[in-house]
Amino acid sequence: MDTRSSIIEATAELLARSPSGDVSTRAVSEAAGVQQPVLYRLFGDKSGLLRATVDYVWDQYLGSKRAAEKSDDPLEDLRAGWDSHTAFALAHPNAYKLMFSSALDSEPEAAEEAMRILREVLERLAKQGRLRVTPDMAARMVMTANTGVALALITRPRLYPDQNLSVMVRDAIHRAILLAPEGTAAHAADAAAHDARRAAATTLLSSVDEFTPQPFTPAESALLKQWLAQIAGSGQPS
Amino acid sequence: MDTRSSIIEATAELLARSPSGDVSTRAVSEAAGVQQPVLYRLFGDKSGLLRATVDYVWDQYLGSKRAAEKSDDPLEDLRAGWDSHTAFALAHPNAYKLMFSSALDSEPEAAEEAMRILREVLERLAKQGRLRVTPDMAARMVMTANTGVALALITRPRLYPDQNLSVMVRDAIHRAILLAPEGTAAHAADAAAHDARRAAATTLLSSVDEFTPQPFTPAESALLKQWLAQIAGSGQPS
DNA sequence: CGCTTGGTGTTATCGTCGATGACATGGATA
DNA sequence: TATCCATGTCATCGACGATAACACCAAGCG
Repeated sequence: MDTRSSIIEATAELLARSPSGDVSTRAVSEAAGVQQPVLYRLFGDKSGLLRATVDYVWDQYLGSKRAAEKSDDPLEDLRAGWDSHTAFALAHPNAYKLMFSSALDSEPEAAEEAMRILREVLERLAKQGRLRVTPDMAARMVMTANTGVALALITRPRLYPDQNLSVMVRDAIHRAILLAPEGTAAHAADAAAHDARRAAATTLLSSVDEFTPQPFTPAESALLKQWLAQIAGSGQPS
Repeated sequence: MDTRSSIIEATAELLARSPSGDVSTRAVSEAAGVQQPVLYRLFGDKSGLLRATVDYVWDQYLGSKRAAEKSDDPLEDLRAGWDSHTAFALAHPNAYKLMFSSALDSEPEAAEEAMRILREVLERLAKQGRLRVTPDMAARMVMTANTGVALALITRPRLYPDQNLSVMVRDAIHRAILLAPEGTAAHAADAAAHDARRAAATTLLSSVDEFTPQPFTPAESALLKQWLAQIAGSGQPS
């Protein structure tokens, strides 16, 4: 086993198990069975070690995901890319934080690769004339929103318990950068109906308590609100 | 001058000038003219000191912005809130990173207050029947996207040079959570809300049976429909 | 073969950091 | 006046990132 590789693997292991999201060079060198100066000769400094580790973890995850090849519809790839990004963040929160929250002094290659993959999908969409903004602008909008959602899910899971959040923000951004698909009228009608239901439930939910005179008992109100919330919160495909 | 206040001000000063975004307790105690243990007695630990400092900086910024009072259009307030959030991040990047990137073990009050202000505006919109999702969901969507944009602008300014990015993402999210404005904005809010309420009840009433999968038992459906009919048929203004 | 050279790893140590125990001081209170 | 608590200081600890100095060893070359 390559010394460099075993150090990186030890770092990845410790990082994944670290509650604080940090790792000491001493712990790494001990786990890898070497002395500290080895790390500094191979990686320059701690930041370099972490950067190499993040790239390693990212490559591993991406490799296991690359089985899902490019579909013929770039929109599908765009959605899959977003979901994959979010899933990686949840699967490797500490590595993800290092990747985007940037305690590192220089950007990991993984962050640039994520951006590259995203831009490539967007350029395919642009070639089909389905983008309403430049691929660059679209890439920035998608990437910033995606990292925002992912970091929130990671660092404040209690505040963001909703499983649909990522998909909702995803579709919000996608609708903003994409031209509306011309066909699929039936599908659009379905979505519109579903949307109207949720909007109606939301509207009612916010005003049930203010009916005057109040036609419901408190218990009735509570039950009604619970049902309305269920309708308002029901997930919706694009 | 209060010792606690002068320590916080010294910390804020050092934090603003710190290239790394970090501050040592030694530097703080020296700048404030006290010894280290004072910090630990007043703030518990370094995290507590930073949290107090973030709250202080945020309050200062918010105070200078509170001159812009609530307008009569909550949508204007929603946009202003987003822009204000982004502007704060750019004006106080280190404080902002502490606020949302969370090296802190517990959340600063400032982060919760930002969320509170946002939710309040969204609830005003919901009462006017202009939200297509629950205020909670809307708040999460707006907050995550906004922090994502702000963190990207702060930590990767070279990758995100576009000045329009924040506004583009802002409007993308707002379009996704808001109903398209139907008529003129001159409609009286109360009447519109009342109309919207009855219309919402009618809309829901006609589709309760068509939910797939059906989330309610037949008995629940029956009761829900009875209540909705009551709301839909109510003629009294609120 | 014997000598050099460069890659690899070790030992010992530095300066900084967050944190804390033990002690001093000074004013309010009983 | 005696007591007590709030406030602050001095001295120090253990963990950390980082580095200088040295040890080993196989490859290349006269």
